[in-house]
Amino acid sequence: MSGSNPIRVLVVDDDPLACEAHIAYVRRVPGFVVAGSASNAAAALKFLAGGGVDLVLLDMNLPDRHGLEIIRTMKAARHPADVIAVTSARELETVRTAVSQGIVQYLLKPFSFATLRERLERYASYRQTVTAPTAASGQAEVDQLLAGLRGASPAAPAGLLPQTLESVVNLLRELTDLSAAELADRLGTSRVTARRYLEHLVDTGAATRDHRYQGTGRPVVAYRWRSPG
Amino acid sequence: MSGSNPIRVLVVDDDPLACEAHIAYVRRVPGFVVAGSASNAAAALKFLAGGGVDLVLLDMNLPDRHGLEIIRTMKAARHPADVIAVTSARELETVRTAVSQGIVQYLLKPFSFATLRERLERYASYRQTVTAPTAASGQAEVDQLLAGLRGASPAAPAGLLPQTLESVVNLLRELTDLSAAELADRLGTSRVTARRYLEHLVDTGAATRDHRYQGTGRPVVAYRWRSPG
DNA sequence: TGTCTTGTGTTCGTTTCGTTCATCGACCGG
DNA sequence: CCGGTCGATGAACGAAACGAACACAAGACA
Repeated sequence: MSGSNPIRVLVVDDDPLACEAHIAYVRRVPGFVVAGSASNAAAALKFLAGGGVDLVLLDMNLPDRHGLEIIRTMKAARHPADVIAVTSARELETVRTAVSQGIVQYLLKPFSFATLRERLERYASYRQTVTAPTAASGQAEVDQLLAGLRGASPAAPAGLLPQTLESVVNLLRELTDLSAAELADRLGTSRVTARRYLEHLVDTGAATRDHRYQGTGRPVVAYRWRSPG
Repeated sequence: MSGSNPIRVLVVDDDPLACEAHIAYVRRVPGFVVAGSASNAAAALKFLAGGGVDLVLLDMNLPDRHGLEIIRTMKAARHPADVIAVTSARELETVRTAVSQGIVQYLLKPFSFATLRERLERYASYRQTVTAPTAASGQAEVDQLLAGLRGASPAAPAGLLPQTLESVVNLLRELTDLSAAELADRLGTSRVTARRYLEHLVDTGAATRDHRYQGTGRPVVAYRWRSPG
């Protein structure tokens, strides 16, 4: 553990804010150091050519070339660094191509620090096993290795279910201006529960509250996803 | 399901006996057809250039070139076929490189028909989801996709009985949407034990977790065998 | 100002979850 | 034949997540 070298990470993102955020995140995870950053494909490839990178946190949407192209170039050049794809693109086709090119993780933006840390730690564990000069004892060990690299997300809010929270986020993104009662209807839960999740999103700054006047009775509280980014 | 085209497989192995055996195996799995076979790297690449291949069952030890080289050449040429690495090489370094090049599975020789079938079925499920022109609803869906592709074989129990596990798998396949309590009832075990087996299946990517809101009280956790549609 | 109408916010009981720990049997060396 | 270790199990016990119910809030309208 303490004897192994830190994993050197290159952060690539064209949005300066996101780039800084990711750098700060990586710095907070023990065992990882930020080797550098780049805001476009050309700079990223140039930095990679200089060596000293073990892992790339790679945004797919870059101004000059698509992230998938960078991966292809890297692999063709036998560059040994692994790649975690970071993107807001939800097209499954992109996921498929990225997997086919050998990415070790696929992270959807925006993600929390907890999520990134968990993925980095998984990768560190995988890397430590796999770089040892030993042989696998059998199929089971190989399976375990790959499964550990690609496990599910134990994202942990408080008092609510992670999966339901994600459904709420998706609905909020899709339909702007959602009231607690409407969400309850679409979710199959009670209004109380729907409200709990929405308030959580407001608390964490992911959503905003608003009022909708409808001519009669008490106004409805409408929730909105905060800026598509 | 029935409307989708079969997945065309190229079998590559220099040992004629093993090659024939793998061909016979693939033929026995519904939804897959053998597009051709090759006994060396040159023949494999030539066949691939002709198109009509979705998946390559690729032995790593070939007389002319190493399997990893074939994968690199394929990916550099943007060949869309996916690769399942088949090898008797247990060096973890080879595993790591192969994963880095984007293989979808890593199978150690010799393997049983049941093992290959299970991996092929996982790949078919992954492929069906990923080739649909839809977008992922969130990180959880992406994670489940990757976990299902790379998960360990469910037949690798740790702290549980293979026999019981098989019963659980059968029940889960038969009845979609099973809760831990329901399984416990049908199995004659306690809820705790039933839950242990179901969680194991989720860990290995063979099943997925879902929540069922039932009008009152805490929602129940519903488990599903993967590939619902 | 008072009333009506609609929706909000919170309390509290209900149902299920997830975990801990003792138990029971199987296997094993002596 | 006996004591010991190990592996799988389930009873029991907080804690978690939900929704029915209810009191109150906020606007419209007279």
